Amino acid sequence: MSRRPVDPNQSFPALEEQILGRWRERDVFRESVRRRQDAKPWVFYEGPPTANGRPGSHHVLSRAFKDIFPRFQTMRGRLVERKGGWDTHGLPVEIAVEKQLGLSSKAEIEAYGIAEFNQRCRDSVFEFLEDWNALTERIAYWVDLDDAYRTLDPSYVEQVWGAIRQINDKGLLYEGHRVVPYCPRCGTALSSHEVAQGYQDVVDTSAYVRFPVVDPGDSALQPGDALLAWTTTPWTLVANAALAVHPELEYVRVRVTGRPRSEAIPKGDAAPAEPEVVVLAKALLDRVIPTTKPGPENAPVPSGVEYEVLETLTGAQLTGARYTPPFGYIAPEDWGPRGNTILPADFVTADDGTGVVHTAIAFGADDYALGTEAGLTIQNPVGLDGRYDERITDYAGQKVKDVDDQLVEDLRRSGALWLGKPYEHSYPHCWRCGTALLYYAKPSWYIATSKIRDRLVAANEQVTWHPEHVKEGRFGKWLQGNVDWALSRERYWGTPLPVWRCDDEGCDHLHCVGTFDEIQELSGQELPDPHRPYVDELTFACRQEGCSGTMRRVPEVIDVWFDSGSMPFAQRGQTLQETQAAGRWPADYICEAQDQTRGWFYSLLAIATLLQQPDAPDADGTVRATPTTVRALPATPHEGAATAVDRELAGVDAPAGAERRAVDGDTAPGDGDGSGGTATLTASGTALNPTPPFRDVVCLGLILDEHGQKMSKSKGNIVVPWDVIDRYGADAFRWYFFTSKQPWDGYRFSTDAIGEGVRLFLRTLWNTYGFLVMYENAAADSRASTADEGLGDESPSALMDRWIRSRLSATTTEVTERLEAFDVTFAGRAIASFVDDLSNWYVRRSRRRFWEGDPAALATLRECLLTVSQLLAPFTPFVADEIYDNLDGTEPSVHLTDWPAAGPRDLELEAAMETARETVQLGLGARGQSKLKVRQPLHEAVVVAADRERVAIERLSDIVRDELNVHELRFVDNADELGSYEIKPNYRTLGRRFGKAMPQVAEAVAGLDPARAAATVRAGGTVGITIDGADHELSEDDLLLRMEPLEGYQLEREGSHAVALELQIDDALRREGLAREVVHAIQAARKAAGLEITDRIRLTLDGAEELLASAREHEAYVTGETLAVEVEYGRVGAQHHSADVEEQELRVGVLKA
RNA sequence: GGGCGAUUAGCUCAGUCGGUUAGAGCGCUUCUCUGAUAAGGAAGAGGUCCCUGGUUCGAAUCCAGGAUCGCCCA
Repeated sequence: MSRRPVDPNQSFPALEEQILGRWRERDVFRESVRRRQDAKPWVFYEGPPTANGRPGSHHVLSRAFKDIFPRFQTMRGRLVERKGGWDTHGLPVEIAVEKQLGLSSKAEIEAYGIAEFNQRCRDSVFEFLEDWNALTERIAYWVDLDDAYRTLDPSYVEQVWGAIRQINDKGLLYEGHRVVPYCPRCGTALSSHEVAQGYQDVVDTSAYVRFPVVDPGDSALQPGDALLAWTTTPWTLVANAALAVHPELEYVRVRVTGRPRSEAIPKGDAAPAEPEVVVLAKALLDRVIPTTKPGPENAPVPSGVEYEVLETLTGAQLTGARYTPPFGYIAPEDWGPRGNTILPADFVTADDGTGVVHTAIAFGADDYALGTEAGLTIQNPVGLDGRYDERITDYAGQKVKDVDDQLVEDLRRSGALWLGKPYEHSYPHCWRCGTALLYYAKPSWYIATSKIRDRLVAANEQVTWHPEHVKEGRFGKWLQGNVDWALSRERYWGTPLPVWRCDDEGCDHLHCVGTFDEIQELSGQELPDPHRPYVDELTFACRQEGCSGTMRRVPEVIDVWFDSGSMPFAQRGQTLQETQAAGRWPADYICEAQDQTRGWFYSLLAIATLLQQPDAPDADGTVRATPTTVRALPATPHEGAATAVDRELAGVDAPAGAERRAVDGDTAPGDGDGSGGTATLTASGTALNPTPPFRDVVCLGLILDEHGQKMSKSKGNIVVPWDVIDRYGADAFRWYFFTSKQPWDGYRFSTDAIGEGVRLFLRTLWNTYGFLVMYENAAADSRASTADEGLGDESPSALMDRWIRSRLSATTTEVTERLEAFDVTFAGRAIASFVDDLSNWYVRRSRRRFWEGDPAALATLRECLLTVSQLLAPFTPFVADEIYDNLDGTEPSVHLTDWPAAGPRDLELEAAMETARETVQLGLGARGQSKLKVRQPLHEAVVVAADRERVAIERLSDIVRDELNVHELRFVDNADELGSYEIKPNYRTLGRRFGKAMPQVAEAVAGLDPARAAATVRAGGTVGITIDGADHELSEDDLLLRMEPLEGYQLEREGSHAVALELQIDDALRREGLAREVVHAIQAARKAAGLEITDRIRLTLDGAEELLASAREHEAYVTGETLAVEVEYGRVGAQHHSADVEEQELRVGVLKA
């Protein structure tokens, strides 16, 4: 048997390229799945990336983690299908294409043509597909890319439609009017996920504005009192509909003399100068009207203003008063009966502003909710283009954000302005185009997820998160605060919302289509492509009785997160139920970065939970749940109209009668937690907890650069994955991610950090493997002996073999358990620790046996490396496969083998070795202190150890003697001859027993005679102490013994365990030491002569007489060590090697024999 | 502003149930071993365990508040 020679300087990247070729040739990935065809599936879902950008290092991270567990489970015997996937729709794609085409508005896109535009989008989403595929293969992420799902495929889109239809048939789809973050440039609402990416610090003009009371109504206000309200969006003042106060907050009526100076509007005082009465929250008085000294940073500057508090009122005493709005563009009566009055609202706080909140119901979520609750009529003077309409006569056609300052100036002129000042804050902007977002009430399509909030929470309960805290923390909290899913986007490149609306205004019938067949049947037309604009062309006659309208598709497409959240079934072209029946749902494992918490992790969970809801009894595709039917119902502040809808929806699921009342009871307004309106479905008979779509999820952290900065293109601190791969290889890249730290903590990443891992682990492993191959090839005889030979033997070599096998078993068990628990870090570190033991203890201690071709040693090392190659296969698939292939090769790849089972362990031997190694460590420490080289043999080492320790060290005494280079090991039971004991109290046992009295115990222990106390407890006796007059007995466990060294001995100690060296060297020892020096010199000469390790030599020695004499005396040793077939003294040839041994000269001649 | 997480040696990270003198690797200094190894071993230098307060006989560890950093949200 001959193995491929191993190059110690093997380039890993080059090796990996070779192995990739082998995998392709042997079709290893496919074969690994094929072989498990009949096995129980272990389900993995690939969260689809978009391929319209180049993959980066963070993608290597997630792909490494997506790879490792499927590989492991495949070896464990499971069928792990790995279907790749691509996310292909969405606004980012559109924006990129818009830039390419130089388009900047929706009107321009439509002029360009939706068909052509979408074609461009379709082309662009696979622009970097080749890069992705190449990187994926190169880092050994085994995933089926040939059969990858794509969210734009008709079969995929159809299943997304099916899911929406199912959700509709459960009564959970509705069209709502709600305030959404809206980009006037892109012309669409943004999801919270998108908004989050666009916060920027900006300076806006903020204004404190007077709202003079004209009719106090039932309130305690006086006509002419001016409420002060604060806004950072003056452009919304033109649409002021009401003022909001908290009913329980304290407000004050204040008589003010003098005027604050306005920083933003420096054109003069904001007149009039007479004393006036203003009203605001008591708690904010000092910040809004500071009179004496400058207030906190954001407070207006005082300018001789003085005030007198006339009266303190609660918010409730203010409500009902009617006031004059600052602008007259919209008549108060247009808002309805409660327009331009003071309304109570729980969301008002005294944290900032004035405690009186200007409410523009079309431009804020709280505002809208309040408006709905108060029955105000919506008036929205701002168009979808972000410009005022003709109602705002002076500013019609202007962009709202542009006229903030002019509006404030108008207020100053009219006397309504109390104070204007610049205000710096973080405000959301469109994450792609940078336009400031408007919060804007508009119709939009929603899924009533807040209604199933408790079911989402229950599903999450069954998920195991890694790290654990995400479950109750970030993700759990997010579910608790669930709001309805804003599903629609008024865009082009996405899955079209499959809802058709009757164009007869009086009818307004809505139908949700669930399949392509259905729409083709209804319309009698072919659907060539489910995307816009083709799908928009399919229309059909309204089915409503007496209606002659035409059903046309609504213009919206859907949120891309709904696409990706549908992947468990849509990727298979099946419904969720079919997928479940096929055993491919739920997933055993998914993995993405933490930023997916509210992205993919949520969309998967939400869709799965939604689809497990029961159908409404009369489900026929009609969209019934529209907010138009429920407008007058009250709502809680934070969820606005959606909550009102929920109440209506609750009736759909609840069968009838009593249970329905129960649901209504649950949703009574004002139940205080801000989530009222969430009806639990357990009330409607679906008591079983929903199944979550994934069982285990690993949540990866972010990759930071070496300075802890987030990597970004703009900072230029991106680590390009190919650089790492070309330099260190994919195994090293993966190994770094797996073992350097817990993956969710994030990485401080640099190319150098990876190099360290290579040197410490991969190189060590590689050298150990190379070592084995070298000696296997060198051993002349074929090895018939089995690895089991000598087991049970107490010889040092048998003990070493048994020890490393036991360690191997321990490692196998540990790695298996950790990987089953999704803990890569400690699994990897266990392997690293084993490889370290293997290389730096087993191999080092067994070198001579390898040299001699000991079959047991070769077999043991081979077995260890083979098992390591299997354990390592999921981590570093290349090097693992190379080792396996060369050492065994029975299967075409290590990745086709079954996961190794752990062998027996010998715990006693493992512990004994531990002790022996500690003893060696102590002895070497003593050596170091003594300044005597280890090459110089010594007579004796004295080891202080008793009982088990002594037995352990004795058992392995050959090893200890050899490591310390001493002739004898002498044991002493106690330290009397070497040092004295020190005793200390064991806080762990005594602390529990004595508690508060512990300091006295410590004192009492310190007062004991250490030698006698130690002797007593070691003999199994007890020692008495007296605390507060009470006697207590201390046993061996209660005292910790420590060695104190005695003068004159070279001693190292650790706990109760010590090693002393006898330092006297007689002539015989000295000559023995010199003989070793001579051997050392000869070996150096051999190496210098470039001889192979197996070459025999003719040896000649000359030089100092003492050295030659020492060599003569130990000639058998010298020639044996150096493979000399003959040796001659006193003469060397011209070709010789000179060495200096303790300042004496030695000349060495070596000739190949 | 809120939520979540982090903070331990120059750097990267461990640290179990609260327990004696807080560890490892890298890097640095000195020594040492070696016919697999750019490796190994020993010693040394290097610590306000982010800060403050609390609980406790005892806190890196538990609690509260704060600081800084990161992420998510507003």
